Amino acid sequence: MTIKEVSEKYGISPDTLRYYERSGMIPPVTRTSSGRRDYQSDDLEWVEQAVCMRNAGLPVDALSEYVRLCRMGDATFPQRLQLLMQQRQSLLQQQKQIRDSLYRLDYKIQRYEIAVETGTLTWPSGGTPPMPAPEDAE
Amino acid sequence: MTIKEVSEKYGISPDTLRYYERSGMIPPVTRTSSGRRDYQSDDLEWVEQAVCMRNAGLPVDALSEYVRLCRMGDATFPQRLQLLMQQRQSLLQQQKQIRDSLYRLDYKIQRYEIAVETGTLTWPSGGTPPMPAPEDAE
DNA sequence: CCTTGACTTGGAGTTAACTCTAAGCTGTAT
DNA sequence: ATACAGCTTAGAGTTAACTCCAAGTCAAGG
Repeated sequence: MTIKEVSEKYGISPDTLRYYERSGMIPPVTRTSSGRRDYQSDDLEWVEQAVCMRNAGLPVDALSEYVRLCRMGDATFPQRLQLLMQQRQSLLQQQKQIRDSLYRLDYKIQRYEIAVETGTLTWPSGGTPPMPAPEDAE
Repeated sequence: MTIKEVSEKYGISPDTLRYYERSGMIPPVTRTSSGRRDYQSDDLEWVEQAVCMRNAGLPVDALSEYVRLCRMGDATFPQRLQLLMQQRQSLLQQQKQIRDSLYRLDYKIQRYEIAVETGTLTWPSGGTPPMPAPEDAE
């Protein structure tokens, strides 16, 4: 599969694909005899993982570090596990912060839907979204 | 409340607070007679909102645009509503992408927990996380 | 009164993650 | 054989969001 095809399949530019490889976020891609990238199914799996993780906001250097550890062999299982668990933690936190913002946003949207109809906001301009209910600590 | 106190309360630097104001993400803050920032409770509400939304990853320029619309008066209710709904959409999408990544990550973590104990990964090094189950389309 | 430390501004510097450019090679179609 | 589209690299440029710096102002303590 050419770089163009892969870029279309995953919705990222060829430049970005080359950048991902250069930065070590995916291991060196299979090449044709003339040096062009020819993505095999295992290359595609790395790409897919990279795109998925980057979409969620994981940093490039964390993903590169993971790939580096993978290429160092089985002795790095514990480090890889630790890295994955750290990234998991940061996603969980990000998930919580998005929930908080959605709560506020939904509250405002609800008030604006009324405001657009009636012509007046039902409370001060800055808005005092009621505290998002502590839910569970941390 | 001084800028230092506010920065500690919300866990962002004084520089960042000034930057938020300069970029229009929060309206001009109340000042003392000598020109120093003296945050009142309504200033704090704007700060709180800004911090919450930025933590969730909403772009600075979207938040600045919202503030700009607020300062233009009641005629901008529809635009504000539209802006809020757009940002809501992007948070929902982000939420989904995080879910997808967490799914993959949890799968890998589970395999690595075994790998660390047994000394071998139960499947190829790149890993083939089973597709995250389409769940619901869109 | 004088020092000290926190504040002010405008503007420059940094970092992450792309994104683009230039110069050169390659494979297919005429 | 030659044109041309699409690939290659190294390296420069861009953007968002801070983060730092320099030069100056101000308020409280000795």
